[in-house]
Amino acid sequence: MEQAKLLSDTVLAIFRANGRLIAWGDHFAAAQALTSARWQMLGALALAGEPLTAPQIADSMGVSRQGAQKQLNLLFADGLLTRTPNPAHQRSPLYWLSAAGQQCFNEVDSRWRQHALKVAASFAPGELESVQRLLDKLASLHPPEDAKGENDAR
Amino acid sequence: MEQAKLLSDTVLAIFRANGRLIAWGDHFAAAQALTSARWQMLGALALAGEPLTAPQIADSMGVSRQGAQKQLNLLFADGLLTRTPNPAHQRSPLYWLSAAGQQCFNEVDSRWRQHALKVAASFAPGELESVQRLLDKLASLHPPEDAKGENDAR
DNA sequence: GAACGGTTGACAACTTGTTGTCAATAACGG
DNA sequence: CCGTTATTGACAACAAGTTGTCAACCGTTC
Repeated sequence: MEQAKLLSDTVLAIFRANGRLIAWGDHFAAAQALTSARWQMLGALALAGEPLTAPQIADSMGVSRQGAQKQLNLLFADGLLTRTPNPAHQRSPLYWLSAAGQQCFNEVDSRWRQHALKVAASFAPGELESVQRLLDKLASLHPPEDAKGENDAR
Repeated sequence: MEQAKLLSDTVLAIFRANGRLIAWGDHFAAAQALTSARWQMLGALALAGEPLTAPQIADSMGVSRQGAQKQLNLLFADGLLTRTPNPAHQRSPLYWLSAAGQQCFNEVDSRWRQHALKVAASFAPGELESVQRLLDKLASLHPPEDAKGENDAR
């Protein structure tokens, strides 16, 4: 039974860390009038390096299509994204960072990298990699388990 | 800059694992008509081993007082919790598991322990502990940073 | 014992995410 | 070219959490 408690505690540690990081991210990104969610969304586009459609962004972030769309609409309304007609699909425009979005993201990302350097220095070299591996393995052992009948697969 | 990316990826791995575990937990707990949130709430009470007030439960779970209260009211309405008058505070009743709540939690917890044993066996002995330590350290390096002016400290 | 500040529950508004449904548009097979 | 199926955006409903505000209660202090 010791093993079970060990795993429970680990899961709770993940929940705790998740909550803390989101709360901290909200505060950190507030300087650029962003939230954690918007920061992540801009980051997904920046990382892709090219304009994407809403479903593509949703896939790359691992959230539902509708969830991504909601944020995209808000970010577009706030002028942080541009919508380009998609030659390959009339109803599905391509989203890309606007000038304001670029600047916004650059500022927060630059500050983040400074902070990350300091924080990462608190850990031994291979430590972060091995944690990533374990987390991904743990996640893979707990799949969404929709099996088959799903709509709108995620 | 490699270090910064390493940390970013770790944070994203935490977000991913968190999402996966919640989704999986919702499905797993559905057999007892629970959700992840309700399961955790019942677990917090069971772990405490004694009736608690709403703010105490909130503290122990690391969520806001109002957030815990919302779930407590729902769980009470569903008959999974009992409210006992609190001799020490007239307005703040003590919550405890009802018979139904006990049974509900026992069933899901028993199934969870079986599953956890199998999953924990996939990891080396010290691995889970070291991940917990890193996660908690990472969380502690990213405090809510309210500093002073906060209402309703969390 | 009246006045003060801190605690608590209730309520409302908001954020971020989910699922489900619908209609319009692609995409494809005959 | 037409019918069928899959994508896609919009919308609604919901879950879970946050913050803020208010009024009632508690404890302490003068």
